[in-house]
Amino acid sequence: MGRVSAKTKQATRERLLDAAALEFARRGLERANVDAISLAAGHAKGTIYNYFSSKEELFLAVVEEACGRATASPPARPEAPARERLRATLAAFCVWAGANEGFARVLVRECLVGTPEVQRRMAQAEEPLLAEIQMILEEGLRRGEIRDDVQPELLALAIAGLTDLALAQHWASDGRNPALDEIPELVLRLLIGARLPAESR
Amino acid sequence: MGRVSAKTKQATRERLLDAAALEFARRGLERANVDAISLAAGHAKGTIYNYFSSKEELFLAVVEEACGRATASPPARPEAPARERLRATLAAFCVWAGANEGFARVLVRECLVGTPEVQRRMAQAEEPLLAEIQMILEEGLRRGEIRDDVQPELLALAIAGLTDLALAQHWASDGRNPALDEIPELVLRLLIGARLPAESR
Amino acid sequence: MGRVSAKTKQATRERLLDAAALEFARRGLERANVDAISLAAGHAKGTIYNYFSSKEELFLAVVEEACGRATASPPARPEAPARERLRATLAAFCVWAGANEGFARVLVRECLVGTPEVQRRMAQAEEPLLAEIQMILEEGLRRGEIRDDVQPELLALAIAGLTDLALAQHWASDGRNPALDEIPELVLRLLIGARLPAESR
Amino acid sequence: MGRVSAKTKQATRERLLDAAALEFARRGLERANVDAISLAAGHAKGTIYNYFSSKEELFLAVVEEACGRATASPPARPEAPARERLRATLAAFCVWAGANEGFARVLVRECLVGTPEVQRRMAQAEEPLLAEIQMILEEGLRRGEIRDDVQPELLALAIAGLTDLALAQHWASDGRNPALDEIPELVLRLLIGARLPAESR
DNA sequence: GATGAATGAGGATTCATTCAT
DNA sequence: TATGAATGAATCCTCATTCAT
Repeated sequence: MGRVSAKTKQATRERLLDAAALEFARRGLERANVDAISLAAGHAKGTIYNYFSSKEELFLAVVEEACGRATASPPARPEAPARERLRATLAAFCVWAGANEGFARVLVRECLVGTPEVQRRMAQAEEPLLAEIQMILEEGLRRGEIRDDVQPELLALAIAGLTDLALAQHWASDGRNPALDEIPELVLRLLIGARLPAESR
Repeated sequence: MGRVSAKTKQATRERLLDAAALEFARRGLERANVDAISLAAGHAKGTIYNYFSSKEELFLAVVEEACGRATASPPARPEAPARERLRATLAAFCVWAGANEGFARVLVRECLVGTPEVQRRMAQAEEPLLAEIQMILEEGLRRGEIRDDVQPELLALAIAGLTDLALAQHWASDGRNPALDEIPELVLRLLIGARLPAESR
Repeated sequence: MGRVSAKTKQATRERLLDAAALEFARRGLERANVDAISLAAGHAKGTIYNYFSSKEELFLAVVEEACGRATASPPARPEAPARERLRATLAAFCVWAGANEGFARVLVRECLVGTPEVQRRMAQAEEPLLAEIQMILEEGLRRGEIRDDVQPELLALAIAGLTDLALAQHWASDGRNPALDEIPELVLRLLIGARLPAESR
Repeated sequence: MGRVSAKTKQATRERLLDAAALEFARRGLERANVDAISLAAGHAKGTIYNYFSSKEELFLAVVEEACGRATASPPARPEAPARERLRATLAAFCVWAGANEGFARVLVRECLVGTPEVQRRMAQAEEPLLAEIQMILEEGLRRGEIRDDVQPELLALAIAGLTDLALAQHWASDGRNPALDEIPELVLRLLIGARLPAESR
């Protein structure tokens, strides 16, 4: 099996990440079983360790991958009003979270109670999402579209946090209250204010 | 030890619950160590099993206890401005959380990421706090002191939720960022707006 | 099984040490199987870890115990000539080594290729034997019974080392050349010189 | 890679043996890592198995090679005093050991603690050295330069053995204690006695 | 009731070896 | 021939739980 193309290796890595995401989502970081992940990915027990140096490292790789995918498709329209761009970003995140419920919940849990090391790495992984929100806020602030009584950094944190909470409510209420696609508007109304008439279209 | 008074048993039970709350708060259900809990409570490992049938039962008992203790004593001054009353209510909650870190952390964490069953119990526990916030909001709304673009029920949820998040950040940052007594103002500025000049004193 | 007398615990510890010595002697530090040791001692797999924090620690405990036993019976007669006392000490060591062949060889191996940490601890464990030899040499030196062209510390090392080598030869030659009880005299003749006429009796 | 000249194969084999000798010397048979050996030799893990059927076979091949390389070139001056000739012989051996650390350490270690089978082979390997020492001793004895209270054969064994031990100490102490070039004098002082004034120059 | 020694299932990790490329 | 990804047996260690004292 030596001398395999980079493509093949990449494929293996992705199969492992997919299987890991599922297992972590279903059972959490602690309860997840490394062997089960390998097996679910169609590989032998030890293969994981050719790609990740430990279970924790694998978990973090999954988190990074997940966050990367969540932010991956920049919802374009850089010239659109800040509020609209925020909505698109949050909507993309919610769509991803909806498709990866279990995993998203594990992510939040480890942010709150993971090992300090894991927490730090987790924060790094969520950084891109946070950074994007903050960037949009800062541009909006410059154009006078966004409230200026709170620092963009803090506001970004609040937006991300409230979104997480809304998602938790969504899942706790069996997806009914709030619905997934109501969340972005909900969060923005609470923290940014109502949509301006001019913005609607 | 033969006959032990009900009082003594109750005291032992409480010492165990306190120690367990702290351990669960710091390390989560999975990572928590039964032995460490006993030791912290000043008892031997086996004693736990005289009071709780398993680690998970102990966890649920801690949750239960946290719920019971969380009920805030309403901080009076019904005629004060709504924003000020909200601040007092949140401050009281934060003070309690600071003094009962173990229980508070378990409570907050489980609200955010608990299993559905536990989450429902948590929601009940926070209900009194939520109800009080909502009542203040409704009165403020009637007097025109509070924003009217969001339903009081929703706003109350957001306030409680952001407070929980802020507490989580507080603990995760070793109590520095944010400090406990900054939290109420932080949350209110984000969701209610700046303190009005007239309010300050 | 709680509340067991210190005696019972001591007995368990000794059963574990005995089983461990045998396993280490037979298979070496690396190949030795912790579970097998517990089982051989009549205990369950995990019991070892109630007494020793790791396999390596267990090994070192065995080494210490072995060295302790080898030096344990101080061959008395503090007023006897130094050479005679040395002979008694070496004889005691050889008797022990003869009864623990495999283990003695493992001990030497780990001294040579063990982890640095193990090597250091091993040296500490052998220290008592070395110290005793050195002490006898220093007393003999004061009385003018021992050569003074080499430092006692160095001479002690050489005596212990040559004894080890002689044991190795003994084992390699199926116990014939040299015989176990010839070794002390052999080593002393080489490094201290012939028995004085006055000493013989 | 298709056809490879016998010369190239031989070179690869030797690189592997060199790397293996060092790794086995440093960490012992059990702890030695096949992957590390390949890498140190500049090859991939699998290559080892094109030359040796298993880790143990590789170890035996290293032992074999060490035996072959250990033959000392007799350092002349047959008319010099016996003690000086011994010193030259030991010095030559130590120089070789310093320049072939890997092989020398394996050789010395296996002489001291190898399995009986391996030990016998090792003994053969050191035979030339031993023979030379014994010959010098016998000549010196005839000339009255060497102690006559011990048989030359036994004395030769002790000299070689103590040299091996000193080398082991040398390597274990990172080459400081004793230094390589102090060893011959050290061994001779212990077993032959001090250098005579007439000898020094 | 309290204790803490004993238990043993469970799981992460290592690494010599194989073999498709 | 050389490679190195894949394999999976082997094993150390943890820790919730039991129960004799």
